[in-house]
Amino acid sequence: MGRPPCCDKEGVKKGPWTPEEDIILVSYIQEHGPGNWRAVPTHTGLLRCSKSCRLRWTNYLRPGIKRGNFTDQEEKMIIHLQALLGNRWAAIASYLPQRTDNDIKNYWNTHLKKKLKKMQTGSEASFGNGFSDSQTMPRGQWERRLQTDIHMAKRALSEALSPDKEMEEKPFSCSSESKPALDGSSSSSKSTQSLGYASSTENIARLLKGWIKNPPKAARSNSAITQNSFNNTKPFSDSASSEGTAKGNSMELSDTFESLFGLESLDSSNSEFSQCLSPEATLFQDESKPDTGSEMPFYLLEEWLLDE
DNA sequence: AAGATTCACAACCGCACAGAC
DNA sequence: TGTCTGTGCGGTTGTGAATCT
Repeated sequence: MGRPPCCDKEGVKKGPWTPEEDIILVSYIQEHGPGNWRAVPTHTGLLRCSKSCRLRWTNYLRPGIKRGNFTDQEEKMIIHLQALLGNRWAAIASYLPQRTDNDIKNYWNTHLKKKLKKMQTGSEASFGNGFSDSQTMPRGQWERRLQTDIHMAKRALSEALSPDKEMEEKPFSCSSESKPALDGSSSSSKSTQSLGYASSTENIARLLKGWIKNPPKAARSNSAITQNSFNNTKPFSDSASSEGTAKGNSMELSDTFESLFGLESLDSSNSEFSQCLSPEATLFQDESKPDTGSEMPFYLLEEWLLDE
C-alpha cells in the first residue's frame, strides 16, 4: 500500500534543534504529555515533523536520560550485551535505562568497535579479562567455574527478585517506568511523569539562559548545553554514585555477574544491569552475533538464569 | 595561519509492526 | 479486512569540532 511520509517534505525544518524549539516541545509535552506526535507540530507551530519531535523528546529531552561519557562499567556492559544480543540497540538500552539506544549505538560505532578491533588484534589482553579467562582456561575448569557462577547467579537472582525486597532502593526502575510511556495513554504514567516534565522545563529554561548568554554557538552547543543541564539534575552521575544505592542482594548478584562476565569492579551501573535483567535477552539468543570473537556461550547463561 | 582530514554524535531515513477505526 | 496512524528500530548521513599537515 505504501505508507505516506510522516510529514511533508516542504516547510519542514531539519538539522539541529534550537533551545527555543526544545522549550516549545517540552512545554507542550509538559502540558499534554507525550504521544499524539502528529499533533505536536501543528499545535506548537514547530516546523518539524512529528517524527523529529518524538525523536528529540525520546533521545534528548525526556527526563532521566544520562548523558556524557560512558563509564567503564557501562562500556563493558555494552560490549557484553552486544555480544549477547547483537546490534539490538533498543534491547541493549533496556539494560541501561538512562541511556538511549541512539546514544549506545553511536558510542558503539565510534568507540567500542574500534576498541574491540584493537583488542582482537591481540594487544590488549587486560580488557574484559573474563573472556580471556574463558579462552585460556582449560575447558573442564572453565565449565566448572561457569557452573559455580551460574549457581550463584541463580540464587542471587531469585533473592533479588523476591517481591518484598525489590524496587525499594532502585534509583530508577526498569522496563516501562524507566522509559516513560510515550503513548501518553496511561494517566498514571502522566502523573508520575509530571515531575519529570517540570524538571525538563527547568532545565530547558536554564539552557535558554545559557544560550542567550552565549548565542554564537547556537546549533551545535545546544545539545551540549542540554546534556549538561540534564546531567545536573541527575543524582546518578558517572562516578559519584558508585557506592551505596544498591547493596545487599543486588550487590551479591552484581558480584556474581562480575564473576560471570569478568567485570573488574562494580558500581551502580552493574546494579542496574543485575536489576534489569529481563527475559528479553533470551529471545535473541539464537541471533546473537559474537562480534568480539568470544566464544563464551552467553545464551546458555541467560537461558539457565532466566528460564525460571 | 590555513586548508585537509578525522572524529563524534545529533538527526534523519526508511522499514516493520501493532492497534484503532 | 483494509487502511491509517503512531511508534520502534537499525542503519546512515550531515555537520561542527578537533586534530593534523
